[in-house]
Amino acid sequence: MKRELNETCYLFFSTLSNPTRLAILELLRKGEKNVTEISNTLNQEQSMISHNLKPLERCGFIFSERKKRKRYYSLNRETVEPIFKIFAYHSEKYCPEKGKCLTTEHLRKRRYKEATNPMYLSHQ
Amino acid sequence: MKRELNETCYLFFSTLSNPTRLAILELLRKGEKNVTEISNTLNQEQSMISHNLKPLERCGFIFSERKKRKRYYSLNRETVEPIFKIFAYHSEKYCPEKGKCLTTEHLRKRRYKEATNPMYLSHQ
DNA sequence: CATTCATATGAATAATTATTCAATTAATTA
DNA sequence: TAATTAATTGAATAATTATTCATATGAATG
Repeated sequence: MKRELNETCYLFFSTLSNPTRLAILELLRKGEKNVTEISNTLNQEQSMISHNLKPLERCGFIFSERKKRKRYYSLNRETVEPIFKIFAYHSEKYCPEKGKCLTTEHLRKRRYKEATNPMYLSHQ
Repeated sequence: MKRELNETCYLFFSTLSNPTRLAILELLRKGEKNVTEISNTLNQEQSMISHNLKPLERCGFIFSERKKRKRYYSLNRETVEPIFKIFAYHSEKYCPEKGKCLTTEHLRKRRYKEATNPMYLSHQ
């Protein structure tokens, strides 16, 4: 049981440690969107978006509902918002440079360079 | 600024999405430990532990203090505990099988098999 | 029921991240 | 200050994860 909870944590964090998925969550804060809309807004391949929606949904961070031909995804605000709140608090208090513990080489990381520009914590 | 917060979130989550680092956090809940103690307890190479302590400290999840020859690491309880609390809540409420959204193939993941057996959420 | 639109899936490849091993630094103490 | 203990670093390799492309599925509509 405890073991399971720990494995779940690992799954949660690995699901969230991806710029595309974080960008999806941020986008969904504005309201529900279908796959094509997400794909167009984030300017990423549709299949890539689908691949990334799956783990988000499996973890319960988003929900989905089919409407006619389209499938709409929406944010699980109840827990996702608090998750980002606590990280924002942590970041402000414990990361020296207001909101970043990042060193220069991290900011340069290739992996990040194409991710869109979400802003989880913009209104808090 | 918003961009920076987002990148910070990515750094936070990728730091937490690793079984060894999660195991270290769990171990440090019991109190501060030096590198050798962590290494022995988790039964992992000392250099691997060092490599993993670094990102945890850079993110402010742990602190360190040198005492004579040894360097002691301690948990940033103030924010780390609430982080796991919210995930525990989320997991109970939104992950069908009490504490796991995991499918069978995930439980089998190789990457997890050697990680020790921490239990973040055991007393909550 | 063939076509179109919308999304999902699988498998190959690309990219990232983890682990290991050897070497180095750093702080004590004999 | 040489030797010992403790921890870190770097670079090579191993392992994992992401992305892409082609194809498949599924639902609606002419």
